[in-house]
Amino acid sequence: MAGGTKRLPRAVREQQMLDAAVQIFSVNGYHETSMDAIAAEAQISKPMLYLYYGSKEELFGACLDRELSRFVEDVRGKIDFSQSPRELLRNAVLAFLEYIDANRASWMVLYNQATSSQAFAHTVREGRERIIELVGRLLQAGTRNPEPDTDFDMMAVALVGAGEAIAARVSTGDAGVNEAAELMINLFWRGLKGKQSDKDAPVSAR
Amino acid sequence: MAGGTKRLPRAVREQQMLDAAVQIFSVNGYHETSMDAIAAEAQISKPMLYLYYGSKEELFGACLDRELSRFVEDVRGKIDFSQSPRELLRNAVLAFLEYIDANRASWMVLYNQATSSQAFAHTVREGRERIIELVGRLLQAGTRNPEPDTDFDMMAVALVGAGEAIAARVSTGDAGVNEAAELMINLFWRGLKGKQSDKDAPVSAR
Amino acid sequence: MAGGTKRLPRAVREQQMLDAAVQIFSVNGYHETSMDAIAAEAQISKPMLYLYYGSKEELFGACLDRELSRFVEDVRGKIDFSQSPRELLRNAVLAFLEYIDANRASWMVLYNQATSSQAFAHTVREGRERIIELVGRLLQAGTRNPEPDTDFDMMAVALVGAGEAIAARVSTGDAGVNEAAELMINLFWRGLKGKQSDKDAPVSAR
Amino acid sequence: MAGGTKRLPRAVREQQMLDAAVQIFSVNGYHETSMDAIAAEAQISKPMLYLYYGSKEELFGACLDRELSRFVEDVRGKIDFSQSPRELLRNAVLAFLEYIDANRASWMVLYNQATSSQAFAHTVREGRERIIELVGRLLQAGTRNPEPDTDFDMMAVALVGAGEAIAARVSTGDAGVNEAAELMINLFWRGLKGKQSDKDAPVSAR
DNA sequence: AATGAATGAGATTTCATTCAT
DNA sequence: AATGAATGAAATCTCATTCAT
Repeated sequence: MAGGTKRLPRAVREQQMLDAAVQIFSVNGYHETSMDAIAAEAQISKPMLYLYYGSKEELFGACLDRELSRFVEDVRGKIDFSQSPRELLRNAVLAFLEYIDANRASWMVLYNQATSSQAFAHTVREGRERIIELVGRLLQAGTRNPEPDTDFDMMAVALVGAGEAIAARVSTGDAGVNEAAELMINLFWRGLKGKQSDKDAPVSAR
Repeated sequence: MAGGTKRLPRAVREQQMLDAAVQIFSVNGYHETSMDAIAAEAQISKPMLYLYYGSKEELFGACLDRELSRFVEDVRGKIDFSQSPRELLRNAVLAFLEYIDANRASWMVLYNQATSSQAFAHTVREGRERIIELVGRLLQAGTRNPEPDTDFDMMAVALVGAGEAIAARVSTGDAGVNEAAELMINLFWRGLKGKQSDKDAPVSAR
Repeated sequence: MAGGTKRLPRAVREQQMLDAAVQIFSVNGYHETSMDAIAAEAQISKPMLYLYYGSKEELFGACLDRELSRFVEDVRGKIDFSQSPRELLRNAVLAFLEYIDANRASWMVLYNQATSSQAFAHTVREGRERIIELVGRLLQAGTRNPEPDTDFDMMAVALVGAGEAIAARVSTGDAGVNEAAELMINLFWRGLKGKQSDKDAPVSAR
Repeated sequence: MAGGTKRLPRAVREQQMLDAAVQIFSVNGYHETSMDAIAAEAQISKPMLYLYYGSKEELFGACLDRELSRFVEDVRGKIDFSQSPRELLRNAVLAFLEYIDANRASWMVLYNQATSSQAFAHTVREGRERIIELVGRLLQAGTRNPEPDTDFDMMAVALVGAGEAIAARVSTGDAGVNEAAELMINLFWRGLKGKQSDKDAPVSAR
């Protein structure tokens, strides 16, 4: 009524809706959010939501997709893949945490929701697996003289877990980006070192 | 039919109900679980659930409490607090992962549910904070010559995050307890080492 | 509110609900009837309908079943199967039309609804087929000197169609039971007679 | 995409729309058909449907009218009203069944839909009454020595009912046009014969 | 101690229909 | 002449929760 009952091109409305949906989902969680609430936030009628996104689940999926894309694009954009593993990791970690820091509300919360929403846990799990693989390869590439039985995959699991935990801290403002990054990077390389052949100094001298 | 209206002492009924609730919550998640389903699983009537636990939320809370208590008791019982930090950590990690491994279904899933259920995220967060503090103290106690600016708390956050991730792997059977424990322990001490003053050997000489 | 908010045993409530449902479905048709309307008519809340019958479709099915059973039982009860085909048919036709006459509102309308309700057309069609078979056998049993190529099945189709049409007339009060019965019976046997007595030629010479 | 915004003369558009509507209504039934579906099938926009036909109900009415007109015209066109009643009936029945046979999908289904759609039952009933009257007159004209109390109207009801039932069989392909016609014609005249030739007594004496 | 019976409140979803261009 | 954008209104169904016995 009071709001703008304007005709908007499809693309614009889509974003408007997603903005509203991300906002409300983030605050209330998937289950506690009603389509009514999203429609109200977007200042449109419920049927529009269904016309554009089909169902609540699909709408949530679209939110996830958009936010994930933004995240990935942002981080990718800041990484130079021709760097050495060390530089690469540093850049990636920084880009990652900076994004989290700059988008506190939306990303982490949505991510947490998805993690435990039965219908999306699968999606999230797959995404995480891919990151774990990536981290695993990075580890392998960046480790000299690895112990013969080093389980890079498991190591990657642990590091990604640590990263998520730290990111959560950053997202709540309980940790600064730079300190967090430093710690992650240290953990990454140190956790990995061959057991005694500490060649860190020269390497990190680099 | 025949097995219906038995009078049971309160304590027994309570456990019966919690067993059923944990079972169903674990399988279906908090939101997807109906009180009907729990009552059916427990082979009692819904009013009993409400009589004993007041509401769905409280029932879930009770599940969480019981499972958490069991978990903590089990782990505590296996730790000798008079050991050196190194031994302590090793024992704690092993006890932790063994518990996860032995109680795959219930604990992790319940934990995940709680993490994202708005009403319980808080509870979980608090529990985690306490563990983080604990781990932080352990780190401090076990680290000699720490760098002056070492952020033990943040380090603990990372390690607990890593621990959760690995535990998740164990809980799905994708990782063995012993390998996982080894990795966690290594990560723990190595990630921590003062930057050059590697005094591990003597310490671990135990 | 004003009505009786009493606790009733399951069986009683079931009938109460079916009564209401049959009433409303008959008046408004399947699609034009809302569960709200039925609940209001039955003076109960909507969830009760769903608790007892699961869905609107199933509720309609239950109506159909109950009315059909009553109908079949009533008609069967009035037929003596040891009679000659002629007597049998007479009794059956009378019983059939009398039932229709005595239960005008409910049965016919429900039947019509079902006929065209996509989800129930199938059921009705099957029921009709069984009646057609029955009628076909009756025809065969009651016909002497049938023409060799007599298609009893098709004849039965026609007769059942005629019967339904006449029944519809009876159900609206536009036809008396006895006259209608007489006509159906005549149609039945005469329509069937062997060709011998054919006085057709002169007529069509006209 | 490309095939979109053509300007078509009113008459063409109207037929295009009716074609689509008949098609969809026939397949899905009145209630299960959405205006969206019809618009899509007709490859036009919904507002056009409303511009031309005002409402879903009116659109369905228009479908019914057109199909009915075609049906009546076709059948009328094949009948020579100067024939004897016998010939007339034969021609009419054949024309009728042939039309049904040639237009299986559309006509019968639409007709059935209308029969039970509350809003159109009335229309159908009226149409049927007119046919019944016609058939009644035909009977009267074709019957010599009628019994004094012959209820031609009721007889016509029965015969039309039988006709509809047989037509339904033809429309599903479960009966051939010629056999069906033969049967209907026989039923028509034989079912009607004056009582005189009654060989019933001995039979029922059994 | 225990339960069958009952419901208020709200969720998702669909549809016929119209406005503004 | 034609349509993309938009919605009011309602329908089906579910669930946590409580009464009366």
